[in-house]
Amino acid sequence: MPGPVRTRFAPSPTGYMHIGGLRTALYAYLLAKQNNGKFILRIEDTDQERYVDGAVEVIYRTLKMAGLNYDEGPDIGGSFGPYIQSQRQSLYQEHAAKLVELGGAYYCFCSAERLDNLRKEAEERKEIFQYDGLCNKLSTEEIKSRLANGDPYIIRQNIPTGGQTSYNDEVYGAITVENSQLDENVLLKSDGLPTYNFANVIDDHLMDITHVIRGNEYLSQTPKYCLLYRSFGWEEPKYVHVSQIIRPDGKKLSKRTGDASFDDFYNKGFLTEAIVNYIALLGWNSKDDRELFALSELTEAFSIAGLSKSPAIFDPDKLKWMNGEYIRKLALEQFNDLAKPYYQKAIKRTDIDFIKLSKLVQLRTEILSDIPAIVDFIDALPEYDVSLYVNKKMKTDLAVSLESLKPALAELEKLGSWEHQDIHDTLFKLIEQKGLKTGQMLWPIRTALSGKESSPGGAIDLAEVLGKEETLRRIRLGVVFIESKTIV
RNA sequence: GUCCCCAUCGACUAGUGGUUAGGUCACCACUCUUUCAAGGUGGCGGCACGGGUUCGAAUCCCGUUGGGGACGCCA
Repeated sequence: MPGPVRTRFAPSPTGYMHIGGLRTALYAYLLAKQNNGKFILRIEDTDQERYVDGAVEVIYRTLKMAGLNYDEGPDIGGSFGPYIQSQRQSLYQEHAAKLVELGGAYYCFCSAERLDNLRKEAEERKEIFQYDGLCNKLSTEEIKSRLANGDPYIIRQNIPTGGQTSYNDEVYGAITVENSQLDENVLLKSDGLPTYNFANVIDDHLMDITHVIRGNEYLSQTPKYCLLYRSFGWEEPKYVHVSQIIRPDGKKLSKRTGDASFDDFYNKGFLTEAIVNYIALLGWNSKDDRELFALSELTEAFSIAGLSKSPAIFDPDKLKWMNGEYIRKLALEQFNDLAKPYYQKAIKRTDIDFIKLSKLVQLRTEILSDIPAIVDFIDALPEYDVSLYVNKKMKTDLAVSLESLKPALAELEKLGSWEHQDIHDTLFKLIEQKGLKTGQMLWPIRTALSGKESSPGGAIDLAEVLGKEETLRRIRLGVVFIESKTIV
């Protein structure tokens, strides 16, 4: 009878949340939650040279934002702690010593210089460096005396010389590697801290992790970890290796290109829910053509069987589309709150009703950062070419435009109420009186009000948002503008 | 270089021996319409290649090619 499902997300604190890492966390969370299991956060900070200030907080914050609430972790505790590897040093040391006893590892006193030389020689011979096993031949007495002497040492994994090692991956199936291909990696460093190669095994076992979910860059490393479990006589977890996410140019998503971290996307105006939904689909599908999933729906629908083996290219276009879907689903007030900071970047006027504006903008926004460009005409009428008034489809030319703008101006000036309905009725009455096509009246007005080829609403919408005074001013400007171009 | 893995429209993918190879994004057209969007309808577009196995292969096997990954006292 297997115990409850326990999965873990084990990032190293690098200072940002890689989008691929977030997806791994997502899958780990989903697998745990759909089985009523536990999702655990563990910080892998065994490389003290890589320490980055505040990096752990980025991890906490991002997981929180994404809704991937963990059941155990450094900041919330749990009965398998500590959850920060640098605080588990003694555990690794005990287990390393134990592993040496069991024959799965050995002390190594080789200097960094000797290793460097070996590496160089191998390079010259165009071979790949593998440790030559020198210290594995040391006698027990010599090891004892050098240890007693205080010689610096590391602990290396002892790999069987012949044979092969296999395991079964839940996604990729049987993986088999010749033991001769496996390097005898350092398990415990000279600073007393473990390498990933050791710590992941110890911690996953000690924390009762049932499913190891990680990127498939570990696929060919895992046999080494299996050997470790077997040396200890421990039961191995299930392995779920997930394909990588790569860039449109086929390269790895890099931290430096500014398109790899969660914050990069968040700051560009993508919604957290959309990001989570989108990355879930990179390498996983529900097999039923559904694509829009809230986190809770993902939890229900997720399955290891839906995971794909081949790498997935991150497609910003599809993320944009999906983000648009999420934006349109927002309640008006919600959208307005999110849009406000962006409005304020482009609009200095204080008499604009943002809610009215949001009604127009929400439908036309794919990512929040589009907003300033959509509303840029509100503060100041942009310069535009008079030819904008000539529109074949709207059946307008300069003369028609003038003949529409002038009476519209006169009627609108008389208008007491500036409600959408009243503006509409006034203009449509005029259209009827003059026997015009709707567009012949409305296109020139829209043009005069926005100065743009496209605007986040039609003539009446814009008039309403701009207010009576500004609307009349811009129409007058339009009239003068057209006249100046037509009068010879 | 050695080893591991992968291979369906431009992208994400469904497909597990018999399908007109399906869906989504993007793209194009049409439609709706006071612009643009959004919505609706339709279209373009794919099984990398070569051998097998089989009555029959996108599906199974082998090879080729292409791609990704691993080979640190990084994770």
